[in-house]
Amino acid sequence: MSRLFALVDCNNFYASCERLFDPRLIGKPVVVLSNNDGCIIARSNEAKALGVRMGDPYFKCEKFLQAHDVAVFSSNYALYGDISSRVMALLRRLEPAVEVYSIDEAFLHLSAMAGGTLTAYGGQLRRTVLRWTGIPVSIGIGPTKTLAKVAGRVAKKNAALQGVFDISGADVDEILGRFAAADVWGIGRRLAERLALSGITTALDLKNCGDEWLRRNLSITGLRTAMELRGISCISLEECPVSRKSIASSKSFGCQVESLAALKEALATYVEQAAVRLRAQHALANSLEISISTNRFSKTTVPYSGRRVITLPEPTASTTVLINHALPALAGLYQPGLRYQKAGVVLFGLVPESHYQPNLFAGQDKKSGPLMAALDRINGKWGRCTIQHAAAGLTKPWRNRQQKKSAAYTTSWQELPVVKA
DNA sequence: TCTGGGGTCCTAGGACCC
DNA sequence: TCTGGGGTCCTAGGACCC
Repeated sequence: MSRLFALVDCNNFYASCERLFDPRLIGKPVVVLSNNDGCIIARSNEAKALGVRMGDPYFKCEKFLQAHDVAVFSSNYALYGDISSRVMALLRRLEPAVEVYSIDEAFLHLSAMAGGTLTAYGGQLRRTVLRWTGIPVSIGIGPTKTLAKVAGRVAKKNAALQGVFDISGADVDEILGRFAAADVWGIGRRLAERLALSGITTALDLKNCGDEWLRRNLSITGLRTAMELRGISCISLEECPVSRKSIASSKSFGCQVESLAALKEALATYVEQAAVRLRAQHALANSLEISISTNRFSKTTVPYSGRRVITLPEPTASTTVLINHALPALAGLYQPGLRYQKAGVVLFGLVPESHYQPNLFAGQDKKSGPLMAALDRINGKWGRCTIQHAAAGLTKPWRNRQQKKSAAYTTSWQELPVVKA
């Protein structure tokens, strides 16, 4: 009995989450915007049917959306993250081997059953997730992760399949022959262009490419993708979440920023946010990279982006230490007279707290551990900005826009939905 | 006026070492 | 004329994912 992969993919996840707490939106077009209300990053089926495209800048289609009575939301990650963990917890209850692949996708192992019953099982899984969490999902089943992804897409595109498709019980070549190479998992825009130049346009073409050619032109990852299309599993199920190798925090500003002082406040704020996640992972950072940039789309201003890597004298998880290294370096990147649009920080060279080897020559920082722990506890209990470093500023006029955000229905006592008042 | 954010992996090339 | 060879580590850049 061979093992199969199933991909469980939440349909239009963010839009579905918004609908959960506002049933008036059922049957209506819904879109969700990226941070800073910049681009469209999720669309309900009705919005897709109107021709609203993924990634379109909001300001360019705002009028169109209004004219078609589309419900528009800022992204509400507290809500989506919480609904995601409910879906994933349910899957773990139903199946022993689950890999949470992203906020809205999970891979499972299924054992092959005699013809047909696997599809029936998928249907049952789908109905259970819908009934327990309110989230509609599609399920693709195949002998490799890449084929399960193909199957999932087929399931989503063909209403007749009712959300489940098992490619292992189908004519694989016939399906791959009608599946664009550009839509294969692992083939992005650049590789798709490169493939097209060689006449490779379908997943079947890709599957049938010579190994040597694939290795040379698409690197080892491209060869692996082709092998997976042939039904040879190269990418296994990762059940244990691996700890992060880097932690980033970067955001566009809600308005143009010109002064070094404002940039410093923003950067200090992002360092704080990254450091909280660093400590949650019980890790220390050896290095950080800071960056600032102007609006890359602007035709009227000079494009500028600067980044600088800072190696710390010893690994740390202290917000104070990180800010103290980040801010002086920022002055070196800052060029007066420009209108900045974005700043960010990446913490990397992460090591587990428990593996820390103190540097003989660096001053040991004994107080910051308990101080940061207290800070995280207080902010965890009373809200993210209850206590913060003064360097992060108070008014934060550069903070990004989120004008259409729904309530944190499931994660904040103040924002619980009222059923009957 | 207004165009997201947070990750991973692979490769090529240079530095360095013996 | 003619200037080793092989290994490792690091980094920047490019590609991908959701």
